[in-house]
Amino acid sequence: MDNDMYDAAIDIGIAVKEDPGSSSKEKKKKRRKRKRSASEASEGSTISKGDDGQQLGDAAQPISGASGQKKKKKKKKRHTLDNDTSLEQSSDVQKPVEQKKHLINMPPLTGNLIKERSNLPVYQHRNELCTLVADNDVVLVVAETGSGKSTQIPAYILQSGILKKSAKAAAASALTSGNTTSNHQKFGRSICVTQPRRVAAITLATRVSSELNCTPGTIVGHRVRFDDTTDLRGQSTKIIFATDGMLLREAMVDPLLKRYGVICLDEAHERSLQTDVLFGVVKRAMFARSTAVDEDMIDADFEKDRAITDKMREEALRLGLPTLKVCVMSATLDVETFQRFFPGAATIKIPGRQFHVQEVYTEDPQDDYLDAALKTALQIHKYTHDGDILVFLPGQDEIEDVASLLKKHLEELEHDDSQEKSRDIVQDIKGIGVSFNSGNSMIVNGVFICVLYAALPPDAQMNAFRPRPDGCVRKIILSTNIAETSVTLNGIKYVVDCGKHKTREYSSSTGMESLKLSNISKAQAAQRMGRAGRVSEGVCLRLYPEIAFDELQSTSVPEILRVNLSHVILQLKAMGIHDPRSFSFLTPPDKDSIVKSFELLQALGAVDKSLDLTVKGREMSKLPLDPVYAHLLLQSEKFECVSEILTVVGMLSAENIFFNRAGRGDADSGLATAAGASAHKRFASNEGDLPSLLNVYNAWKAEAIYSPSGKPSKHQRKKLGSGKMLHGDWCKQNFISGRALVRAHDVRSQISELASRPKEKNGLGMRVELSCDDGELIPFYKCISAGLFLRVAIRVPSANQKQAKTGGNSGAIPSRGHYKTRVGGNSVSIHPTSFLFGRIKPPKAVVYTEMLQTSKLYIRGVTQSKKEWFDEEL
DNA sequence: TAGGGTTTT
Repeated sequence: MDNDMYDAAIDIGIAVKEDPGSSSKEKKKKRRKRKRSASEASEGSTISKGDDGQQLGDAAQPISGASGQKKKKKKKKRHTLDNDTSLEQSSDVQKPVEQKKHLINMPPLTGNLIKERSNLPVYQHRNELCTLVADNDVVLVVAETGSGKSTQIPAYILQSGILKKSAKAAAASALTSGNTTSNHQKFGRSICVTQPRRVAAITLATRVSSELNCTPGTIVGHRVRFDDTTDLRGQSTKIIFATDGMLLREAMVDPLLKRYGVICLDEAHERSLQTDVLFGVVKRAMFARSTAVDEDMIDADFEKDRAITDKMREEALRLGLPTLKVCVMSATLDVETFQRFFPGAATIKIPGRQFHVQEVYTEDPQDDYLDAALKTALQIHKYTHDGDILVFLPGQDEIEDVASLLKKHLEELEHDDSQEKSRDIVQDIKGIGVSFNSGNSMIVNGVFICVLYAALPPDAQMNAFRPRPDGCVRKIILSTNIAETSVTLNGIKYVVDCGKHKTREYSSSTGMESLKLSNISKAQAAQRMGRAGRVSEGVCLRLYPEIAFDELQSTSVPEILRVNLSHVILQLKAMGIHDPRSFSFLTPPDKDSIVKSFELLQALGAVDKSLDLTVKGREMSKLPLDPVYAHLLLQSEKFECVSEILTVVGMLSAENIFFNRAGRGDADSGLATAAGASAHKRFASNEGDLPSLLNVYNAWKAEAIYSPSGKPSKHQRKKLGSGKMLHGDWCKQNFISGRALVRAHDVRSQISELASRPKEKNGLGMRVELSCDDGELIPFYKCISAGLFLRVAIRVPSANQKQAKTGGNSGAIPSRGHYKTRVGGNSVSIHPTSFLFGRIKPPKAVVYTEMLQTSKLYIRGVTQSKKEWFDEEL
């Protein structure tokens, strides 16, 4: 996001504020003040910075290329001037001068893999890094992929003794202020490193455990949903790798984050929703635990919640909590945003270790980027001998199209004499031909074509990670942006980047979500390019001209600006943030978006008219569910169908339960598609999708043998003969995603536990065994309708249908399933993946779980309803 | 007649 946009966002934030005492002028003044202290502090910290401390501006170079850099500088000019002025003024501002400590000298590495670890770029900077952490409350670490930041920095901090020192200091100051409780053994002794993805948290914890030569779960552990290895064996874990959602949950119970002395917010540049919220939450904890009250440091945004923050501060003082240090780790240079948010933060830049990747652009814009991608991949294949190719495409459709075209063209290469090189390759491995076809991957004339997207069954996904089969000369992977961050592919030498992606967007004015094809950002382009330089030098072929690259946004739109915030708002309210509109967001969301969220929460009864959290809202906030589903669950007791609703919300939180659910697909997977659709028929409920999901889960429970360990017990094995099947086999036979089902099961168990736990123990005290399953399920339908009363749609007969009724026949197939939503009055259609899609007699009224704009406005998760079931609720 | 990618005490 560029500066203008940022400022615009700030201004929106200001416009929201109602407090007449804090006019926007005053705010601006405060902001200036903050800026001043920021530049002042960063000036100070350069003393302890190494050579590259000054080179922050240059680090964009490998990413954006020469011309991109020029433009960037121009854009930044205004900001730079700002800084210069404030530098001049800085002398008259009194800021508590922190005594400069001497450079920390880190002891030699201990543990395993010492040679590898000392070769990492971050190793050279460990002394100054730890010194910066010791001297500053906030340190921004800008480090590219391959620098070792995520694995090494937490260990350095632990080894440096910074935690011990600040804990002791806090204990001492607590003693001098008459506080006799000494908690320096208890609080602030762990480091938390947050990750946007659970796989990353788990693998990092495992990696660092082995590097430090300790059993996972002792010194180093991970904490992700359903999997917590911290504090095993009674040891207090020192380095905790957690998903940011997990730390956020922890903050709901413990806003001071007492356990931690340092919190590292990793992958900050990704700007995930949870990381962004954590920024504000961590900042609040940091402020409450800071020893010196620097009024300049108090963000104006805290004013409204001052009372609560003051309470937190008292508590921190009473407990003798050490200061909380924050380390923001980011791969891109959007440091200004972070620095504006954390005034006075010190910055350090650590180079990554990547092989050089050559950037190639097209001369002209490509109208048909699919055709361009296809041709480019074929050209690389024709003119080079080795190196795998990764092609970024926006979606599954595009991937499948390109895959089948690629196959066709590679087959034709065999007969094309003009393409000498290709022919040679083809002849060498002719024997393999197209005989191999596993899942959606195939080998065509020695080329292993793999497709990769999230909705793909895990087995089929694995092909992209497997080494090339014998005799294959090359692997071509066609992927969505799943390969951008979520997974790592080895051996990629060529990246083909179409420059597009699909993003989920949320319109606060309509409350509708949509999936849009749009241009990627420069940061994403850099990330894609980086995939080519992991093991050797590579080439990145961008299917757009350089001038188009220059015009791309520098960073992607943060998720917080793109999604429905009702869940986040509920969480913030539960954390005691009175007015989330004045919460300190890294990038404040649109005010309409917050207002819309409040409207929903109010309709659900989670907040009252004065927007205060109700008892029900408090209960809803305890559930790791979307507020609508939390509401659905809470009122299921009334209908005596808690058990069924637990299953449904579990199933709804797992995406892609069904494989090959109806529809298109190319000739190769056509067979599987039909099989999948017919396999799903047995689960189909006449009443719609939610009862069908219930059927799947119940059938699985009745017919499959599942063991979390992967190995069924003796007792379970005995049942194998008597109609029971192993989990994996059952899923395969029924075209159900085993992974998704297990996830649904886990979510169900977790929520069931939470719901059944007594209220005194922070639970909901619900009777979770209440079931209405007598074959009819009427209370269950009533409950769904009442729970989803905001998502009701009424059928509108189409012109064709009207005609059919009056006896006319146009010959056209009558289009069925057109509805109008009761709230908003949108014209919607039933999504093709719904079990109610294409029904001859569609129900007059339905409730739905999701409304999505793609080629049309669709509703999904559709269930039959009746007027009398939802009527009274609105 | 169609699904970018994450994730929650």
